[in-house]
Amino acid sequence: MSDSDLSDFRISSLRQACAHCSLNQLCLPMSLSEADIEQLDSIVERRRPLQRGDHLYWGGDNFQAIYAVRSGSLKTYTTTEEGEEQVTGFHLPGELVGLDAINTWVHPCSAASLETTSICELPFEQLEHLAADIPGLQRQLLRLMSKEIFADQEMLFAMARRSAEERLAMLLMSFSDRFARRGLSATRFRLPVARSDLGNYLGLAPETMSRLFRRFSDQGWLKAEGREIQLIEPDALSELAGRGMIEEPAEPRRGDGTD
Amino acid sequence: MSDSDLSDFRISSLRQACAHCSLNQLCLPMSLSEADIEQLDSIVERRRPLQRGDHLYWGGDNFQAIYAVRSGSLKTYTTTEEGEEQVTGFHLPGELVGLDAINTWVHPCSAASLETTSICELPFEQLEHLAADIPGLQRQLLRLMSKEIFADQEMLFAMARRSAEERLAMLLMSFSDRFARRGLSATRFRLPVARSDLGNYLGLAPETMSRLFRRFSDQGWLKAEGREIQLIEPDALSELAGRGMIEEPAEPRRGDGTD
DNA sequence: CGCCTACTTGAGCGGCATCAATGGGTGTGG
DNA sequence: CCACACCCATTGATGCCGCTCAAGTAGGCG
Repeated sequence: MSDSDLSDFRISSLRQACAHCSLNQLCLPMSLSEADIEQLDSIVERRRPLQRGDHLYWGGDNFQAIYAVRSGSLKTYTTTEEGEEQVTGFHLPGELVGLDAINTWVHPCSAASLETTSICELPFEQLEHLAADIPGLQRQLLRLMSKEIFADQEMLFAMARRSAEERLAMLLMSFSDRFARRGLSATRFRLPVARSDLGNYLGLAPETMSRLFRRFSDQGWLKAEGREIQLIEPDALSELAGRGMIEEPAEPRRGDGTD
Repeated sequence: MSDSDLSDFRISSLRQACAHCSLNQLCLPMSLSEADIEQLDSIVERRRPLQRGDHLYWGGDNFQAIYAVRSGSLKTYTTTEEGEEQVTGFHLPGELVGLDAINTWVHPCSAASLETTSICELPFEQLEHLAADIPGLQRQLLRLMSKEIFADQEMLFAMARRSAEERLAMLLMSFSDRFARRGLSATRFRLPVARSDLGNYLGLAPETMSRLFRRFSDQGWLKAEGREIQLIEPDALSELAGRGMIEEPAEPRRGDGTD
Protein backbone atom coordinates (compact mmCIF):
# COMPACT_ATOMS: atom_id res chain seq x y z
CA MET A 1 0.00 0.00 0.00
CA SER A 2 2.95 2.26 0.60
CA ASP A 3 2.88 3.61 -2.91
CA SER A 4 -0.74 4.21 -3.83
CA ASP A 5 -1.95 7.62 -2.84
CA LEU A 6 -4.42 7.84 -0.03
CA SER A 7 -7.39 9.42 -1.75
CA ASP A 8 -7.45 6.66 -4.31
CA PHE A 9 -7.34 4.17 -1.56
CA ARG A 10 -10.24 5.64 0.33
CA ILE A 11 -12.50 5.99 -2.68
CA SER A 12 -12.20 2.45 -3.86
CA SER A 13 -11.41 -0.12 -1.27
CA LEU A 14 -11.99 -3.25 -3.30
CA ARG A 15 -13.18 -1.87 -6.59
CA GLN A 16 -10.24 0.12 -7.86
CA ALA A 17 -10.98 1.15 -11.40
CA CYS A 18 -8.21 1.74 -13.91
CA ALA A 19 -9.80 5.09 -14.66
CA HIS A 20 -9.03 6.31 -11.16
CA CYS A 21 -5.69 4.59 -10.80
CA SER A 22 -2.87 7.03 -10.25
CA LEU A 23 -0.69 4.81 -12.37
CA ASN A 24 -2.81 4.73 -15.48
CA GLN A 25 -0.36 6.91 -17.35
CA LEU A 26 2.38 4.39 -16.74
CA CYS A 27 0.49 1.21 -17.35
CA LEU A 28 -1.60 -0.09 -20.25
CA PRO A 29 -4.50 2.41 -20.23
CA MET A 30 -2.26 5.22 -21.43
CA SER A 31 -3.93 7.18 -24.21
CA LEU A 32 -7.09 5.10 -24.27
CA SER A 33 -10.56 6.64 -24.29
CA GLU A 34 -12.73 6.41 -21.20
CA ALA A 35 -14.93 3.80 -22.80
CA ASP A 36 -11.91 1.72 -23.75
CA ILE A 37 -10.48 1.97 -20.27
CA GLU A 38 -13.75 0.72 -18.90
CA GLN A 39 -13.58 -2.30 -21.15
CA LEU A 40 -10.02 -2.99 -20.08
CA ASP A 41 -11.08 -2.49 -16.51
CA SER A 42 -13.67 -5.19 -16.85
CA ILE A 43 -11.11 -7.91 -17.46
CA VAL A 44 -8.64 -6.79 -14.81
CA GLU A 45 -8.57 -8.89 -11.69
CA ARG A 46 -7.21 -7.45 -8.52
CA ARG A 47 -5.98 -9.87 -5.94
CA ARG A 48 -4.98 -9.81 -2.34
CA PRO A 49 -1.52 -8.37 -1.85
CA LEU A 50 1.57 -10.56 -1.94
CA GLN A 51 3.75 -10.61 1.10
CA ARG A 52 7.51 -10.23 0.90
CA GLY A 53 8.97 -13.37 -0.59
CA ASP A 54 5.69 -14.60 -2.06
CA HIS A 55 5.84 -15.60 -5.68
CA LEU A 56 3.52 -14.23 -8.31
CA TYR A 57 4.52 -17.09 -10.56
CA TRP A 58 7.33 -19.59 -10.85
CA GLY A 59 9.55 -20.32 -13.80
CA GLY A 60 7.88 -23.22 -15.56
CA ASP A 61 4.34 -22.21 -14.63
CA ASN A 62 1.83 -22.14 -17.40
CA PHE A 63 1.28 -18.64 -18.64
CA GLN A 64 -2.20 -17.25 -18.17
CA ALA A 65 -1.95 -13.57 -17.51
CA ILE A 66 0.19 -10.51 -17.67
CA TYR A 67 0.54 -8.63 -14.40
CA ALA A 68 0.82 -4.95 -13.58
CA VAL A 69 2.41 -3.84 -10.34
CA ARG A 70 0.02 -1.58 -8.46
CA SER A 71 2.08 -0.96 -5.35
CA GLY A 72 5.19 -2.49 -3.86
CA SER A 73 7.78 -4.18 -6.06
CA LEU A 74 8.81 -7.42 -7.68
CA LYS A 75 11.98 -9.00 -8.88
CA THR A 76 12.06 -11.47 -11.74
CA TYR A 77 14.81 -14.04 -11.92
CA THR A 78 15.83 -17.22 -13.67
CA THR A 79 17.47 -20.26 -12.18
CA THR A 80 20.22 -22.34 -13.76
CA GLU A 81 20.48 -26.07 -13.65
CA GLU A 82 23.03 -25.71 -10.88
CA GLY A 83 20.69 -23.55 -8.84
CA GLU A 84 22.44 -20.30 -9.61
CA GLU A 85 20.08 -17.32 -9.68
CA GLN A 86 20.10 -14.53 -12.20
CA VAL A 87 17.94 -11.51 -11.49
CA THR A 88 16.47 -10.26 -14.75
CA GLY A 89 14.64 -7.21 -13.54
CA PHE A 90 13.06 -5.10 -10.81
CA HIS A 91 9.50 -3.97 -11.32
CA LEU A 92 7.93 -0.94 -9.72
CA PRO A 93 4.32 0.30 -9.69
CA GLY A 94 2.93 0.93 -13.15
CA GLU A 95 5.16 -1.66 -14.80
CA LEU A 96 4.21 -4.96 -16.40
CA VAL A 97 5.67 -8.42 -15.90
CA GLY A 98 5.14 -11.68 -17.72
CA LEU A 99 5.62 -10.45 -21.28
CA ASP A 100 8.45 -12.89 -21.80
CA ALA A 101 6.04 -15.83 -21.45
CA ILE A 102 3.83 -15.02 -24.42
CA ASN A 103 6.02 -16.91 -26.82
CA THR A 104 5.98 -20.31 -25.18
CA TRP A 105 3.00 -19.95 -22.84
CA VAL A 106 5.31 -20.96 -20.06
CA HIS A 107 6.94 -18.47 -17.70
CA PRO A 108 10.67 -18.59 -18.36
CA CYS A 109 11.40 -16.85 -15.07
CA SER A 110 10.02 -16.53 -11.58
CA ALA A 111 8.55 -13.37 -10.09
CA ALA A 112 8.96 -12.76 -6.38
CA SER A 113 7.60 -9.97 -4.23
CA LEU A 114 10.22 -7.79 -2.55
CA GLU A 115 7.78 -6.25 -0.09
CA THR A 116 4.02 -6.11 0.39
CA THR A 117 2.87 -5.82 -3.19
CA SER A 118 -0.50 -5.54 -4.87
CA ILE A 119 -1.01 -6.64 -8.40
CA CYS A 120 -3.49 -6.24 -11.24
CA GLU A 121 -3.92 -9.38 -13.26
CA LEU A 122 -4.68 -9.18 -16.98
CA PRO A 123 -5.80 -12.57 -18.30
CA PHE A 124 -3.96 -12.83 -21.56
CA GLU A 125 -6.58 -14.45 -23.77
CA GLN A 126 -9.07 -11.78 -22.88
CA LEU A 127 -6.45 -9.10 -23.29
CA GLU A 128 -5.69 -10.43 -26.75
CA HIS A 129 -9.34 -10.28 -27.79
CA LEU A 130 -9.69 -6.81 -26.39
CA ALA A 131 -6.55 -5.68 -28.19
CA ALA A 132 -8.05 -6.82 -31.48
CA ASP A 133 -11.09 -4.61 -30.81
CA ILE A 134 -9.30 -1.59 -29.42
CA PRO A 135 -6.55 -0.41 -31.76
CA GLY A 136 -5.06 1.81 -29.09
CA LEU A 137 -4.69 -1.12 -26.75
CA GLN A 138 -3.00 -3.30 -29.33
CA ARG A 139 -0.61 -0.52 -30.09
CA GLN A 140 0.10 0.13 -26.44
CA LEU A 141 0.80 -3.54 -25.86
CA LEU A 142 3.21 -3.64 -28.77
CA ARG A 143 4.81 -0.43 -27.59
CA LEU A 144 5.41 -1.76 -24.11
CA MET A 145 6.96 -4.92 -25.48
CA SER A 146 9.11 -2.92 -27.82
CA LYS A 147 10.18 -0.76 -24.91
CA GLU A 148 11.20 -3.84 -23.00
CA ILE A 149 13.27 -5.07 -25.92
CA PHE A 150 14.99 -1.74 -26.11
CA ALA A 151 15.62 -1.66 -22.37
CA ASP A 152 17.12 -5.13 -22.48
CA GLN A 153 19.39 -4.08 -25.28
CA GLU A 154 20.57 -1.07 -23.34
CA MET A 155 21.25 -3.35 -20.41
CA LEU A 156 23.13 -5.73 -22.67
CA PHE A 157 25.23 -2.88 -23.85
CA ALA A 158 25.98 -1.90 -20.29
CA MET A 159 27.02 -5.42 -19.38
CA ALA A 160 29.23 -5.72 -22.41
CA ARG A 161 30.99 -2.40 -22.31
CA ARG A 162 30.58 -0.51 -19.07
CA SER A 163 32.54 -0.70 -15.84
CA ALA A 164 31.05 -1.69 -12.53
CA GLU A 165 30.87 1.96 -11.46
CA GLU A 166 29.03 2.98 -14.58
CA ARG A 167 26.59 0.11 -14.27
CA LEU A 168 25.68 0.98 -10.71
CA ALA A 169 25.30 4.63 -11.63
CA MET A 170 22.95 3.60 -14.44
CA LEU A 171 20.85 1.50 -12.11
CA LEU A 172 20.62 4.24 -9.50
CA MET A 173 19.55 6.76 -12.11
CA SER A 174 17.03 4.28 -13.44
CA PHE A 175 15.46 3.91 -10.02
CA SER A 176 15.58 7.65 -9.53
CA ASP A 177 13.76 8.24 -12.81
CA ARG A 178 11.16 5.62 -12.12
CA PHE A 179 10.42 7.02 -8.68
CA ALA A 180 10.23 10.53 -10.09
CA ARG A 181 7.73 9.48 -12.75
CA ARG A 182 5.41 8.48 -9.97
CA GLY A 183 5.79 11.83 -8.27
CA LEU A 184 8.19 10.63 -5.60
CA SER A 185 11.53 12.18 -4.82
CA ALA A 186 14.19 11.59 -7.42
CA THR A 187 16.99 12.11 -4.92
CA ARG A 188 15.79 10.35 -1.80
CA PHE A 189 14.34 6.89 -1.94
CA ARG A 190 14.45 3.48 -0.44
CA LEU A 191 15.66 0.70 -2.67
CA PRO A 192 13.28 -2.22 -2.31
CA VAL A 193 16.17 -4.53 -3.09
CA ALA A 194 19.03 -6.12 -1.19
CA ARG A 195 22.59 -5.35 -2.24
CA SER A 196 23.13 -8.90 -3.33
CA ASP A 197 20.16 -8.74 -5.72
CA LEU A 198 21.33 -5.42 -7.10
CA GLY A 199 24.73 -6.96 -7.69
CA ASN A 200 23.28 -10.09 -9.18
CA TYR A 201 21.25 -8.01 -11.61
CA LEU A 202 24.31 -6.01 -12.63
CA GLY A 203 26.53 -9.05 -12.92
CA LEU A 204 28.63 -8.00 -9.95
CA ALA A 205 29.60 -9.67 -6.68
CA PRO A 206 27.94 -8.32 -3.52
CA GLU A 207 31.36 -7.36 -2.20
CA THR A 208 31.88 -5.21 -5.25
CA MET A 209 28.55 -3.52 -4.58
CA SER A 210 29.68 -2.58 -1.10
CA ARG A 211 32.91 -1.15 -2.38
CA LEU A 212 31.08 0.82 -5.07
CA PHE A 213 28.65 2.36 -2.62
CA ARG A 214 31.56 3.27 -0.40
CA ARG A 215 33.41 4.82 -3.31
CA PHE A 216 30.38 6.87 -4.37
CA SER A 217 29.82 7.89 -0.80
CA ASP A 218 33.50 8.89 -0.37
CA GLN A 219 33.19 11.00 -3.51
CA GLY A 220 30.29 12.77 -1.84
CA TRP A 221 27.92 11.70 -4.59
CA LEU A 222 25.40 10.00 -2.34
CA LYS A 223 24.58 8.93 1.17
CA ALA A 224 23.64 5.29 1.59
CA GLU A 225 22.42 3.79 4.81
CA GLY A 226 21.45 0.28 3.97
CA ARG A 227 18.73 0.53 1.38
CA GLU A 228 18.01 4.17 2.12
CA ILE A 229 19.61 6.23 -0.62
CA GLN A 230 20.09 9.97 -0.89
CA LEU A 231 21.61 11.29 -4.06
CA ILE A 232 23.76 14.32 -3.26
CA GLU A 233 25.15 14.95 -6.72
CA PRO A 234 22.79 13.30 -9.18
CA ASP A 235 24.58 15.06 -12.01
CA ALA A 236 27.84 13.31 -11.27
CA LEU A 237 26.10 9.96 -11.24
CA SER A 238 24.12 10.84 -14.29
CA GLU A 239 27.27 11.78 -16.12
CA LEU A 240 28.82 8.47 -15.15
CA ALA A 241 25.70 6.58 -16.14
CA GLY A 242 25.21 8.50 -19.34
CA ARG A 243 28.77 8.15 -20.53
CA GLY A 244 28.57 6.02 -23.58
CA MET A 245 24.83 5.78 -23.58
CA ILE A 246 23.16 5.08 -26.84
CA GLU A 247 23.06 7.97 -29.22
CA GLU A 248 19.68 9.39 -30.22
CA PRO A 249 20.34 11.41 -33.36
CA ALA A 250 18.38 14.65 -33.51
CA GLU A 251 17.21 14.55 -37.09
CA PRO A 252 16.27 11.37 -38.90
CA ARG A 253 18.40 10.37 -41.81
CA ARG A 254 16.82 8.91 -44.88
CA GLY A 255 15.26 5.53 -44.41
CA ASP A 256 14.80 4.45 -47.99
CA GLY A 257 16.77 1.33 -47.41
CA THR A 258 19.79 2.07 -49.49
CA ASP A 259 23.03 3.54 -48.41
CA MET B 1 19.46 -15.57 -53.44
CA SER B 2 21.72 -18.17 -51.98
CA ASP B 3 19.10 -19.38 -49.55
CA SER B 4 15.84 -19.50 -51.47
CA ASP B 5 15.30 -22.78 -53.22
CA LEU B 6 15.42 -22.80 -56.95
CA SER B 7 11.92 -23.94 -57.80
CA ASP B 8 10.51 -21.07 -55.78
CA PHE B 9 12.77 -18.75 -57.58
CA ARG B 10 11.68 -19.89 -61.02
CA ILE B 11 7.99 -19.73 -60.25
CA SER B 12 8.02 -16.20 -58.95
CA SER B 13 10.77 -14.00 -60.17
CA LEU B 14 9.53 -10.72 -58.83
CA ARG B 15 6.32 -11.80 -57.22
CA GLN B 16 7.47 -14.08 -54.43
CA ALA B 17 4.48 -14.95 -52.37
CA CYS B 18 4.73 -15.67 -48.66
CA ALA B 19 2.76 -18.84 -49.31
CA HIS B 20 5.59 -20.26 -51.37
CA CYS B 21 8.44 -18.88 -49.31
CA SER B 22 10.61 -21.58 -47.84
CA LEU B 23 10.97 -19.47 -44.72
CA ASN B 24 7.32 -19.07 -43.90
CA GLN B 25 7.58 -21.36 -40.93
CA LEU B 26 10.22 -19.12 -39.41
CA CYS B 27 8.73 -15.76 -40.19
CA LEU B 28 5.37 -14.19 -39.46
CA PRO B 29 3.01 -16.43 -41.50
CA MET B 30 3.56 -19.39 -39.19
CA SER B 31 0.27 -21.07 -38.40
CA LEU B 32 -1.86 -18.71 -40.46
CA SER B 33 -4.51 -19.93 -42.88
CA GLU B 34 -3.93 -19.63 -46.61
CA ALA B 35 -6.36 -16.76 -46.88
CA ASP B 36 -4.66 -14.93 -44.05
CA ILE B 37 -1.26 -15.45 -45.59
CA GLU B 38 -2.56 -13.97 -48.80
CA GLN B 39 -3.71 -10.87 -46.95
CA LEU B 40 -0.35 -10.56 -45.26
CA ASP B 41 1.30 -11.10 -48.58
CA SER B 42 -0.55 -8.16 -50.03
CA ILE B 43 1.13 -5.67 -47.74
CA VAL B 44 4.62 -7.12 -48.00
CA GLU B 45 7.01 -5.15 -50.14
CA ARG B 46 10.05 -6.86 -51.56
CA ARG B 47 12.95 -4.68 -52.49
CA ARG B 48 16.12 -4.96 -54.43
CA PRO B 49 18.84 -6.70 -52.46
CA LEU B 50 21.19 -4.80 -50.20
CA GLN B 51 24.89 -5.05 -50.92
CA ARG B 52 27.41 -5.77 -48.20
CA GLY B 53 27.72 -2.70 -46.00
CA ASP B 54 24.47 -1.13 -47.15
CA HIS B 55 22.17 -0.01 -44.38
CA LEU B 56 18.56 -1.07 -44.12
CA TYR B 57 18.00 1.79 -41.69
CA TRP B 58 20.05 4.03 -39.47
CA GLY B 59 19.70 4.69 -35.79
CA GLY B 60 17.52 7.78 -35.55
CA ASP B 61 15.53 7.04 -38.70
CA ASN B 62 11.81 7.31 -38.42
CA PHE B 63 10.25 3.93 -38.02
CA GLN B 64 7.92 2.85 -40.79
CA ALA B 65 8.23 -0.86 -41.22
CA ILE B 66 9.39 -4.10 -39.75
CA TYR B 67 11.71 -6.12 -41.93
CA ALA B 68 12.14 -9.84 -42.47
CA VAL B 69 15.41 -11.20 -43.76
CA ARG B 70 14.76 -13.31 -46.84
CA SER B 71 18.32 -14.25 -47.70
CA GLY B 72 21.73 -13.06 -46.58
CA SER B 73 22.25 -11.55 -43.16
CA LEU B 74 22.17 -8.34 -41.16
CA LYS B 75 23.79 -6.98 -38.06
CA THR B 76 22.11 -4.42 -35.85
CA TYR B 77 24.20 -2.10 -33.74
CA THR B 78 24.02 1.02 -31.67
CA THR B 79 26.50 3.85 -31.52
CA THR B 80 27.56 5.74 -28.41
CA GLU B 81 28.16 9.43 -28.17
CA GLU B 82 31.87 8.73 -28.42
CA GLY B 83 31.42 6.72 -31.60
CA GLU B 84 31.84 3.35 -29.95
CA GLU B 85 29.84 0.61 -31.63
CA GLN B 86 27.87 -2.09 -29.88
CA VAL B 87 26.52 -4.93 -31.98
CA THR B 88 23.10 -5.91 -30.67
CA GLY B 89 22.33 -8.84 -32.92
CA PHE B 90 22.88 -10.89 -36.05
CA HIS B 91 19.87 -11.68 -38.17
CA LEU B 92 19.55 -14.63 -40.52
CA PRO B 93 16.86 -15.52 -43.05
CA GLY B 94 13.41 -15.89 -41.52
CA GLU B 95 14.14 -13.46 -38.71
CA LEU B 96 12.64 -10.01 -38.11
CA VAL B 97 14.35 -6.73 -37.34
CA GLY B 98 13.02 -3.37 -36.26
CA LEU B 99 10.79 -4.49 -33.40
CA ASP B 100 12.70 -2.29 -30.99
CA ALA B 101 11.48 0.82 -32.79
CA ILE B 102 7.77 0.33 -32.20
CA ASN B 103 7.87 2.10 -28.87
CA THR B 104 9.28 5.43 -29.99
CA TRP B 105 8.71 5.24 -33.74
CA VAL B 106 12.37 5.93 -34.13
CA HIS B 107 14.94 3.23 -34.81
CA PRO B 108 17.21 3.02 -31.76
CA CYS B 109 19.83 1.12 -33.70
CA SER B 110 21.22 0.78 -37.21
CA ALA B 111 20.89 -2.29 -39.40
CA ALA B 112 23.68 -3.09 -41.83
CA SER B 113 23.91 -5.82 -44.40
CA LEU B 114 26.75 -8.30 -43.91
CA GLU B 115 26.54 -9.73 -47.43
CA THR B 116 24.15 -9.53 -50.35
CA THR B 117 20.83 -9.57 -48.57
CA SER B 118 17.22 -9.48 -49.67
CA ILE B 119 14.52 -8.21 -47.43
CA CYS B 120 10.75 -8.27 -47.07
CA GLU B 121 9.34 -5.01 -45.82
CA LEU B 122 6.21 -5.00 -43.64
CA PRO B 123 4.82 -1.48 -43.34
CA PHE B 124 3.93 -1.26 -39.69
CA GLU B 125 0.67 0.67 -39.82
CA GLN B 126 -0.77 -1.79 -42.30
CA LEU B 127 0.59 -4.67 -40.27
CA GLU B 128 -1.12 -3.28 -37.20
CA HIS B 129 -4.46 -3.05 -38.96
CA LEU B 130 -4.09 -6.51 -40.34
CA ALA B 131 -3.19 -7.86 -36.92
CA ALA B 132 -6.40 -6.45 -35.51
CA ASP B 133 -8.35 -8.40 -38.15
CA ILE B 134 -6.38 -11.63 -38.04
CA PRO B 135 -6.12 -12.95 -34.50
CA GLY B 136 -3.43 -15.42 -35.49
CA LEU B 137 -1.29 -12.62 -36.83
CA GLN B 138 -1.63 -10.50 -33.74
CA ARG B 139 -0.67 -13.47 -31.64
CA GLN B 140 2.28 -14.30 -33.83
CA LEU B 141 3.51 -10.74 -33.63
CA LEU B 142 3.27 -10.74 -29.86
CA ARG B 143 4.95 -14.13 -29.73
CA LEU B 144 7.88 -12.99 -31.80
CA MET B 145 8.36 -9.94 -29.62
CA SER B 146 8.11 -12.06 -26.53
CA LYS B 147 10.69 -14.39 -27.96
CA GLU B 148 13.00 -11.51 -28.55
CA ILE B 149 12.60 -10.36 -24.96
CA PHE B 150 13.42 -13.83 -23.76
CA ALA B 151 16.43 -14.10 -26.03
CA ASP B 152 17.75 -10.76 -24.81
CA GLN B 153 17.37 -11.92 -21.24
CA GLU B 154 19.29 -15.10 -21.94
CA MET B 155 21.99 -13.00 -23.51
CA LEU B 156 21.99 -10.71 -20.49
CA PHE B 157 22.44 -13.70 -18.29
CA ALA B 158 25.34 -14.87 -20.39
CA MET B 159 27.05 -11.50 -20.21
CA ALA B 160 26.57 -11.28 -16.47
CA ARG B 161 27.59 -14.75 -15.45
CA ARG B 162 29.36 -16.70 -18.14
CA SER B 163 33.01 -16.80 -19.10
CA ALA B 164 34.32 -15.82 -22.51
CA GLU B 165 34.58 -19.49 -23.50
CA GLU B 166 31.01 -20.20 -22.56
CA ARG B 167 29.74 -17.14 -24.37
CA LEU B 168 31.46 -18.08 -27.60
CA ALA B 169 30.21 -21.64 -27.32
CA MET B 170 26.68 -20.29 -26.88
CA LEU B 171 26.97 -18.11 -29.94
CA LEU B 172 28.36 -20.92 -32.08
CA MET B 173 25.55 -23.23 -31.02
CA SER B 174 23.05 -20.47 -31.70
CA PHE B 175 24.31 -20.11 -35.25
CA SER B 176 24.39 -23.87 -35.64
CA ASP B 177 20.76 -24.16 -34.54
CA ARG B 178 19.63 -21.34 -36.75
CA PHE B 179 21.33 -22.81 -39.80
CA ALA B 180 19.90 -26.23 -39.01
CA ARG B 181 16.35 -24.84 -38.77
CA ARG B 182 16.71 -23.74 -42.36
CA GLY B 183 17.84 -27.18 -43.43
CA LEU B 184 21.51 -26.31 -43.69
CA SER B 185 24.31 -28.19 -42.00
CA ALA B 186 24.49 -27.75 -38.25
CA THR B 187 28.17 -28.61 -38.16
CA ARG B 188 29.61 -26.88 -41.18
CA PHE B 189 28.81 -23.31 -41.97
CA ARG B 190 30.24 -19.99 -42.87
CA LEU B 191 29.84 -17.23 -40.32
CA PRO B 192 28.65 -14.13 -42.14
CA VAL B 193 30.43 -12.05 -39.52
CA ALA B 194 33.94 -10.81 -38.87
CA ARG B 195 35.71 -11.85 -35.68
CA SER B 196 35.65 -8.32 -34.41
CA ASP B 197 31.85 -8.13 -34.72
CA LEU B 198 31.43 -11.47 -33.01
CA GLY B 199 33.61 -10.22 -30.18
CA ASN B 200 31.84 -6.90 -30.01
CA TYR B 201 28.51 -8.68 -29.72
CA LEU B 202 29.81 -10.92 -26.93
CA GLY B 203 31.47 -8.07 -25.09
CA LEU B 204 34.94 -9.42 -25.82
CA ALA B 205 38.04 -8.00 -27.50
CA PRO B 206 38.90 -9.35 -30.96
CA GLU B 207 42.18 -10.66 -29.57
CA THR B 208 40.24 -12.71 -27.08
CA MET B 209 38.16 -14.13 -29.89
CA SER B 210 41.28 -15.32 -31.66
CA ARG B 211 42.58 -16.97 -28.53
CA LEU B 212 39.25 -18.64 -27.93
CA PHE B 213 39.04 -20.06 -31.43
CA ARG B 214 42.58 -21.33 -31.05
CA ARG B 215 41.75 -22.93 -27.72
CA PHE B 216 38.65 -24.65 -29.11
CA SER B 217 40.61 -25.76 -32.10
CA ASP B 218 43.46 -27.10 -29.91
CA GLN B 219 40.87 -29.04 -27.93
CA GLY B 220 39.77 -30.60 -31.20
CA TRP B 221 36.27 -29.22 -30.82
CA LEU B 222 36.18 -27.39 -34.11
CA LYS B 223 38.12 -26.39 -37.18
CA ALA B 224 38.06 -22.71 -38.01
CA GLU B 225 39.53 -21.25 -41.15
CA GLY B 226 38.59 -17.64 -41.11
CA ARG B 227 34.83 -17.52 -41.14
CA GLU B 228 34.49 -21.10 -42.27
CA ILE B 229 33.56 -23.18 -39.24
CA GLN B 230 33.38 -26.92 -38.85
CA LEU B 231 32.16 -28.26 -35.54
CA ILE B 232 33.97 -31.50 -34.74
CA GLU B 233 32.53 -32.12 -31.30
CA PRO B 234 29.30 -30.15 -31.10
CA ASP B 235 28.46 -31.95 -27.87
CA ALA B 236 31.47 -30.53 -26.10
CA LEU B 237 30.56 -27.04 -27.22
CA SER B 238 26.94 -27.61 -26.43
CA GLU B 239 27.86 -28.77 -22.95
CA LEU B 240 29.95 -25.65 -22.46
CA ALA B 241 27.20 -23.45 -23.86
CA GLY B 242 24.47 -25.18 -21.95
CA ARG B 243 26.26 -25.10 -18.64
CA GLY B 244 24.21 -22.80 -16.53
CA MET B 245 21.54 -22.28 -19.11
CA ILE B 246 18.16 -21.33 -17.88
CA GLU B 247 16.20 -24.14 -16.36
CA GLU B 248 13.00 -25.20 -18.07
CA PRO B 249 11.11 -27.22 -15.44
CA ALA B 250 9.38 -30.27 -16.87
CA GLU B 251 6.04 -29.96 -15.12
CA PRO B 252 4.42 -26.66 -14.32
CA ARG B 253 4.04 -25.78 -10.69
CA ARG B 254 0.89 -24.13 -9.49
CA GLY B 255 0.35 -20.65 -10.81
CA ASP B 256 -2.33 -19.41 -8.48
CA GLY B 257 -0.23 -16.46 -7.45
CA THR B 258 0.43 -17.37 -3.88
CA ASP B 259 3.38 -19.15 -2.45
C1' DC C 1 20.26 -14.08 24.13
C1' DG C 2 21.50 -16.66 20.06
C1' DC C 3 20.74 -17.41 15.36
C1' DC C 4 20.54 -15.99 10.75
C1' DT C 5 20.99 -13.01 7.04
C1' DA C 6 22.80 -8.83 5.12
C1' DC C 7 26.53 -5.98 4.74
C1' DT C 8 31.41 -4.51 5.11
C1' DT C 9 36.39 -4.75 4.68
C1' DG C 10 40.82 -6.86 3.49
C1' DA C 11 44.18 -9.89 0.80
C1' DG C 12 45.30 -12.28 -3.27
C1' DC C 13 44.53 -13.95 -7.69
C1' DG C 14 42.94 -14.71 -12.35
C1' DG C 15 40.52 -13.63 -16.60
C1' DC C 16 40.30 -10.64 -20.00
C1' DA C 17 41.59 -5.93 -21.87
C1' DT C 18 45.14 -3.31 -23.69
C1' DC C 19 49.20 -2.31 -26.19
C1' DA C 20 52.27 -3.63 -29.69
C1' DA C 21 54.06 -6.16 -33.52
C1' DT C 22 53.52 -9.42 -37.22
C1' DG C 23 51.37 -12.18 -40.90
C1' DG C 24 47.91 -13.18 -44.41
C1' DG C 25 44.21 -12.04 -47.70
C1' DT C 26 42.12 -9.01 -50.92
C1' DG C 27 41.42 -5.17 -53.82
C1' DT C 28 43.64 -1.43 -56.51
C1' DG C 29 46.60 0.88 -59.46
C1' DG C 30 50.85 1.02 -61.93
C1' DC D 1 52.27 -9.22 -63.05
C1' DC D 2 53.82 -7.02 -59.05
C1' DA D 3 53.72 -3.21 -55.40
C1' DC D 4 51.23 -1.16 -52.20
C1' DA D 5 47.63 -0.24 -48.98
C1' DC D 6 44.24 -1.69 -46.03
C1' DC D 7 41.75 -4.64 -43.14
C1' DC D 8 41.42 -8.65 -40.52
C1' DA D 9 43.42 -12.19 -37.77
C1' DT D 10 46.94 -13.87 -34.79
C1' DT D 11 50.29 -13.96 -31.03
C1' DG D 12 52.97 -12.23 -27.03
C1' DA D 13 53.71 -9.15 -22.87
C1' DT D 14 51.76 -6.63 -19.32
C1' DG D 15 48.38 -4.66 -16.21
C1' DC D 16 44.05 -3.84 -14.05
C1' DC D 17 39.29 -4.68 -12.66
C1' DG D 18 36.43 -7.32 -10.27
C1' DC D 19 35.98 -12.22 -8.33
C1' DT D 20 37.00 -15.32 -4.61
C1' DC D 21 38.06 -16.53 -0.15
C1' DA D 22 38.06 -15.26 4.55
C1' DA D 23 36.94 -12.75 8.58
C1' DG D 24 34.44 -9.53 11.11
C1' DT D 25 30.27 -6.37 12.15
C1' DA D 26 25.54 -4.98 12.38
C1' DG D 27 20.67 -5.57 12.33
C1' DG D 28 16.12 -8.45 12.55
C1' DC D 29 13.52 -11.91 14.88
C1' DG D 30 12.53 -16.08 17.32
